[in-house]
Amino acid sequence: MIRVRYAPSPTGEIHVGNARTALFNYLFARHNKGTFILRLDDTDKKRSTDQAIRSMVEDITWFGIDWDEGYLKGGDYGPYSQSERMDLYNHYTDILLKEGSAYELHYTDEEIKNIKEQYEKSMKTFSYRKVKELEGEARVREFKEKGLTPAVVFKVLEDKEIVVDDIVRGDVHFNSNEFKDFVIRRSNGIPVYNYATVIDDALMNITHVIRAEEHLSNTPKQILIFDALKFPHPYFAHISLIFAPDRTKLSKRHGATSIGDFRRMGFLPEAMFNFLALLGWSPKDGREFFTKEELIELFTLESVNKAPAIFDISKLKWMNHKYIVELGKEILCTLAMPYLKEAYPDIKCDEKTLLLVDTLRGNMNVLPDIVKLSEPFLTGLGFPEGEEEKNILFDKDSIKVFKYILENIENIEFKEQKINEFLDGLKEKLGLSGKKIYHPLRVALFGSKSGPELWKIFILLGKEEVVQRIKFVLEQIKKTSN
RNA sequence: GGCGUAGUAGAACAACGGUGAGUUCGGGGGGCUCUCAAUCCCCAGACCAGGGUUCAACUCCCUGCUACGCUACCA
Repeated sequence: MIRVRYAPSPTGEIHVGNARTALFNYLFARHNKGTFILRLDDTDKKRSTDQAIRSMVEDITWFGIDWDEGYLKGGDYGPYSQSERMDLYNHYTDILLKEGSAYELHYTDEEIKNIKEQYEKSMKTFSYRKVKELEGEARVREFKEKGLTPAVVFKVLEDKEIVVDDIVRGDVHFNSNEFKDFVIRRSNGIPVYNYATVIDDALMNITHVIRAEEHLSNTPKQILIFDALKFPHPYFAHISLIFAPDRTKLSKRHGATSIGDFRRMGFLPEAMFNFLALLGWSPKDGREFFTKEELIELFTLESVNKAPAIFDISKLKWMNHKYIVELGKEILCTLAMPYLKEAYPDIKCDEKTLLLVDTLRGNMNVLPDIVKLSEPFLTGLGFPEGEEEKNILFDKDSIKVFKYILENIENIEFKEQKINEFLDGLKEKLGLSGKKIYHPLRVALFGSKSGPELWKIFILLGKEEVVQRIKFVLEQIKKTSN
């Protein structure tokens, strides 16, 4: 039975990199009919807030990931928050201490800092081992008398070959001489991440650890702990990092980085899900659009790419656009509502709004685009400001078109086909190219020469409004010409 | 500094010890007797560098370069 986990530390919003890690874990679990566990790495109590936990759960749920076991769900391997597992960590720390795989260090945080500095100044390499050797019994006694707790340091075996058998990277070799002893429990009694995570993964029977590449270098240390405690170690899969277009780690200064950011910007979860799945992974056949079910079906860790993936927001927008176009109009309208309400508090998803949304969707990349696009329909239209638009309106031929329409509009039935037939007929009747007809009309009715198809604009506006806008434009032209 | 990982067009991916190095986004141009969009067609653009191994290397090996990560009583 395959068991994987996503273990965020709830110190802020979910970064897209973490979301992608969660996604790969999720896809892997579902593909293999395994169990997906949500665990909270909240040992850092100061930075982990209830608010952050809530928003994390909200975001990950919005994103489309659900879990079988863990936080809020429970299960046989709880508790699922590290902050509630201190007894467990202490238990195993005691074992390590007893077996001599770890030792206590009787120095305060301050003292260690000073010693490190001294080593640095004299160009010597610092190690806990050396400090320990100089510790002396007096110091231990004094430490105890003062009621201070020692830090616990893990003793790294010498000259040990460690191979991380990584599913995406193959065998990665390390030698234990490359690293020095390291702290596993701080003097404040709280275990260090690298240690707690090993205990948790072992106790929760995690079979595959799928996580970001930045953890690869720490993996040999973790393996040493697994071995010292005689835990079997899981398979590892280190997936590449997500970079910004400047090839550095995607961070706040690049703008939107968290799932919450993208949600607020009006991206659809399905698009996000699809897009992130394709960051560092691709199916054999090179397809780009997948439902969640298809991704579950196709996903394998073996086809995960080793190179860092670059987050290209323009591709995300393109993909989001595709998803918006495919959405049912009722759903699209509901999703767009919050943005529309900001500009028009009284708006509802009634027939008119549905038509509006349905008409404009083809020009939307993200949900809030609807606000700008619908302006000509909801707040009316003044005379265009732009030079290009003005030039189009002032064209002699344009005036001919406007006049002809005003004379004949009574006879047009406001249906797609009828309107198009009528507009098409104009070319012959007036001897004008399509451009000469469509451009001025769109400017007069919509304010710009590009936008939705004209027949849609006609229907959306209704006969009366079409007449009024054309009349208005004609008046303005007359005024300016005189 | 040590260790690790990666390096195919601007971006995401693909294939292959012998190719015309393929697909998608983006860029440029054109068709679709209106724009944007969609769609179709065309164009530009890539195997990080240097050595080896081999009849043959983008592909295997080594070195270098570059980027990133780890090297914390951060996670």
